[in-house]
Amino acid sequence: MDEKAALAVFECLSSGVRLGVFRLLVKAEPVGIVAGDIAAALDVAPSSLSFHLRTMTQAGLLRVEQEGRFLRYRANLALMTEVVGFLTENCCSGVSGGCRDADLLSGGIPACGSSNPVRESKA
Amino acid sequence: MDEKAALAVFECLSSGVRLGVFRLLVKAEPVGIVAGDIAAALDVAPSSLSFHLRTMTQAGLLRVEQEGRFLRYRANLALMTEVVGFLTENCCSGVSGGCRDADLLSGGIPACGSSNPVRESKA
DNA sequence: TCGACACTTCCAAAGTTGTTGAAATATCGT
DNA sequence: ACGATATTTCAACAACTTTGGAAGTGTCGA
Repeated sequence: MDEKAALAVFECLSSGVRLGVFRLLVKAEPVGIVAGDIAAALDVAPSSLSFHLRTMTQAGLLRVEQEGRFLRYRANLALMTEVVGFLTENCCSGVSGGCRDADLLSGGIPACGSSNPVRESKA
Repeated sequence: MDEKAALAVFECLSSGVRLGVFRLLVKAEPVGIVAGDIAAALDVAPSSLSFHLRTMTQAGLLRVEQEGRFLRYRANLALMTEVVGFLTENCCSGVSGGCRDADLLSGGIPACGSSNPVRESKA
């Protein structure tokens, strides 16, 4: 992961429409959703949605597959793993004890029903 | 973490300057860096940097502390934990096996040479 | 082959963001 | 108190992003 790729991911997620698309597709894993249904769910004009889907696909955040007349989109969660790794690269310059939060970030994010985050005090 | 807060974080990291600031400050944890040194390290005009630092501080991504004439900035890595949690919320609709990537994201990110997994209860 | 459908591309208007330099504020050392 | 230093605020401007309608491409079913 290089800076340019990470920037593209953050640019994707910094629009309300695109963040909505990504969250919707994360929920819809591993099946995915076709473009028209995304447009309906988020109430976005088709041409506008198409613009956003293209941006996200180019950034690698979505994978797309043709199904007849439909295009089915799916979230690429693995890319988020890389992005977080990129952010925490070389963190704390090896100072012992300085990495408490980074450790939390790297090992403490439960998801998908196994458990849940939101633990912010440093105790 | 609500959508607005998450958007603010992604907006912060979607500018080259701000991403550079955050990565620099992640590396500089837990000491932090004063504004002038950030400007020098990244070769950004002071007024421009000030604009970005304010955006990031408002988003909660940075904490700032006055030291005489200087302002020392530090990264808030814990906020990233919340953001990743927000992204993977309700992922895969509980489909078994659908969460492979989200689990990877939540538990498989190496950082800082040590790992200290912390799994909490669901909310 | 045709018409209907799903989606994308093109274009111009509207809105948002980032940069700059100059002036303002606040703190320091003497 | 004064001048030097660190940083922020302000206003103007250029550059970029987002939007929606209309037209285009490709696929389906009869």
